[in-house]
Order: sequence, then structure tokens, then C-alpha cells
Amino acid sequence: MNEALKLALVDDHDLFREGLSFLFNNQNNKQEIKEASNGQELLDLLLTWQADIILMDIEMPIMNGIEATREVMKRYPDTKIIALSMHANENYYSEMMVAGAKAFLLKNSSFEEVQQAIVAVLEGKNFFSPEILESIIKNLNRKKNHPPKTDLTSREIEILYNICKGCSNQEIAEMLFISKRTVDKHRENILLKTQSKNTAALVIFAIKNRIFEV
Amino acid sequence: MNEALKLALVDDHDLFREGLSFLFNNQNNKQEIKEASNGQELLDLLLTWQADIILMDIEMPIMNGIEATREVMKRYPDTKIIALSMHANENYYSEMMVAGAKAFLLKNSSFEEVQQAIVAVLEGKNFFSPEILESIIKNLNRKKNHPPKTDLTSREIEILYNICKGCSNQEIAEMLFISKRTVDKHRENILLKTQSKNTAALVIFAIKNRIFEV
DNA sequence: AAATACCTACGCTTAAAGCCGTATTTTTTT
DNA sequence: AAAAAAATACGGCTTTAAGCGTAGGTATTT
Repeated sequence: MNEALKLALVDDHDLFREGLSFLFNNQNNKQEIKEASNGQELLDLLLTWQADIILMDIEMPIMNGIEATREVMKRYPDTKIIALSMHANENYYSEMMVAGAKAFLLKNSSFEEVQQAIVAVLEGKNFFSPEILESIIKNLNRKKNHPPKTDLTSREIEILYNICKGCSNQEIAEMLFISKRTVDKHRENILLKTQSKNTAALVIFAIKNRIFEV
Repeated sequence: MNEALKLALVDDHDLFREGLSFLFNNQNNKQEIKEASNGQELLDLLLTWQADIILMDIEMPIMNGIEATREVMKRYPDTKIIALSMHANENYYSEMMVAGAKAFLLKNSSFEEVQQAIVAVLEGKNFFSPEILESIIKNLNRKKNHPPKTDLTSREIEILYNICKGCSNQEIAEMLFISKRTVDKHRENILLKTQSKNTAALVIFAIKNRIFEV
């Protein structure tokens, strides 16, 4: 005598929720489905109705899926959250899993995969889309093979950042309370380390390596 | 005695297609629905089955919605194409409309809006999501108020581009077969026009204005 | 025909950047 | 405790960039 499974669909795309809801309602399993269009709506909903499973989009207005997941896990630690994302973005799934999600599906998953994920998380397991698994494995290899990244010191990064802002060495020296000659030297070292030839190349390097945002 | 409406759903997200298909099948209207997961699959499908209406995603692998729309309009000009996009990206909808789409919906539209769009295009009208209309109107105002953009000449842009690549004025002069002094002067003019102070600021300007890609 | 905008070019000056050193103090690693 | 790395600082020297003015040739617009 199973009770009805309580399912929350959280996604800002009404059409997506509507379709998914339809798919669930046309199954044999007993289930109760409620919807929310962002993280805040979900939290409001959970105040009066405790979900067993939450299918959670990530990119949403007002409160995104990552924040919502953190908050739900804090308030209702037994809830099973399944992330549903458009893209196999590595930042997303690592953040979502850290936040407490138990499964991560891409939206191009089949409905069958969604059902498999639900079964899995109810059994206390994790579940990932095949694409996600592939992506995780690729990243593991990538990180092993390319650990060096930027070997600039924090001081050098600080100076490079100010160079990108358009400051001269003299100005940087004044704002950091060090000699201009020291900044000259740092700049020289940065050019060497980044294999850049001049300021223009430095700025490009900084942007590529996310030391400076445009 | 209406014949069944022939509807094609083109989207690379299986779950989305599945849900939408379900919504259509649970209506009273007679309709025949077929699916494709990208533009190429759609074209293959249309060889043996002519659709009346195509609900077309834009971002898809192999052949995207814009190319697919162009090709479908070339081969079957009477087909009504409704674009379904995740985002109200202005480039997308202008390109889709130029390609021949008759309606443009966001995926957070309701199913009711989808039905309204279908009715509209069957009557030979266009149909836009309210958000799209809003975005179009905003852009019209924006373009009226900010027509000047970058007033760099093509020569100046060429030189700025090479500065961003890390070339010195001397190098640029050699590669353009002009005097270094001329390049000096161009650089000076570019600094003035862009209100930049030095090379670093120039590079940032170039990137922001898409003169140079990182 | 005149005005405008652009590309071209030169001279001059100062400031900044780039390239070669060395060296001391502090912090981190081993 | 010793070694390595980082941050600090200074000197000389060369090249490049930046700021200023001027001006001829050309193409386009008025």
C-alpha cells in the first residue's frame, strides 16, 4: 500500500512543466504533482506541502536551482532533488551536487531516464545522464593532463588586473604603495611567464585566463 | 470536413518533444504529429510527409533551426513555421523571420499560446510571444537613440585589430606597407575616438566592440 | 567649386614599456 | 634548519607609445 509519490516540478518554462506534468499524469503510478516556476515559489510551496522528489531546473529567475537546492536540503534533508539542465555545463553539475542534488539529467533525456532517476534516488542512489558521465570522465582526464594552468603569483595577478584596467606602472605603484621599479619588474616577469610580447598580448592573456572580465 | 492537421515537432530535446507531443495528442482536434531531432532529420521526414505546421527549435546539432527554415521555405513555401526558442535573442528572431518563420514563441510560453500561434499562422498571420514583442519594441527605441556606435574607419579598425594581436606600430606599418608614422597617427586618432588612454584600454575597447575576439 | 572625411606622412618631446642586470627581506616549502 | 620562491627595490639602457602640431593627396559629398 504505497502512498502517492509527491513530485515537485520546478522550471521557469511553463510549456516544459506542462508537458512533463502530462507525461507523469498519464502513468499508472500513483503520484501527486505540484509545480513551481522558480526556487522561491518552490520554497513557498514546500511550507505547506512536503515533496518526496523535486525535479529542478537550474537557470531560473528570482532564485536559481542551485540556491534553491541548498535551501531545500537545509530545511528538508530527506528530499531527493533531481537536477534538470539544458547543458552539460561542468560548473552546474558540480555545484548542484555539492548543493545536495542526487541526480543530474539533461533536458534531452528521455522520459524513461527521468523515471529511472526517480527510482534510483528513492533507493538512495545517485543518477546521471550518460552525457554527464561522459563529460565528467573527460574533465577528469583533462585536469590530470593539464594541471599547470596560470602560474602567476597573486601579486602578479593583482598587477596584471590593474594593467588591464588601463593603469600605468606609475599609477599601479602608487595605488599599491610600492616603487614604480618594482611594478616594472613584476610586469617584466608577467610578460615572461605568459610568453607575451607587450601590453596588448598581456590583456588578451588576462581575459582568456579570466583574470580580467570585459 | 477538415483533414487532420499535419504537425512536425523539431527539437533536439527528446523530453521536450515528448511532452509537447503528449499535449497535442490529448486535444480534441484531429492532428497527425511527427518528430525530428534536428533540421536534417526534418528535411528527410518532409521528403515523404508534407507538414502543414512545423514547430521548430533554433539551437540544434547538425542543422540548426535557421538553416532548416530557409531550406524548408525553399522547397515547400506554403509550410507554416513556428519558431520555438529558449531565449528572446534578437539575432535569433530576426534571422528566423528573414528565413521565413511566421511565428516566434519562447519555450516559456503556455500551451495555449502555442495553439493561438497555430491558429494565427493558418490564417496567414504572424504571431509573437509577448516577451518577443516587448523585446522588439525595446530594440527599436534603443537603435533610434544610439545610432552612432563605433565611428572608427575601416582602416582604423584594421589597425586596432592588429594592435590587439600584439603587433607594434612598426610591424603594422610593414604589414600594411605604410609608414610607421602613419600608424602612429592612426593609433593616436583611435585613442582619441575611443577615449582610451593606452594600449590596454584600446584592447578592452576592441573586445567590447567585437573588433577583436578572444 | 568648396567642404568634408580619410589616409597618408613628418618632426619633435615626454612618458611608458621592455630588457638586462643585482640584491635584500619575507614567506613558503622541504 | 635549510632551501626555494615570492615580493620588494634600484640602476642603466633601448624601444615603443603617447601627445603635440602640421600638411599633401584623394575621394566623396554638398
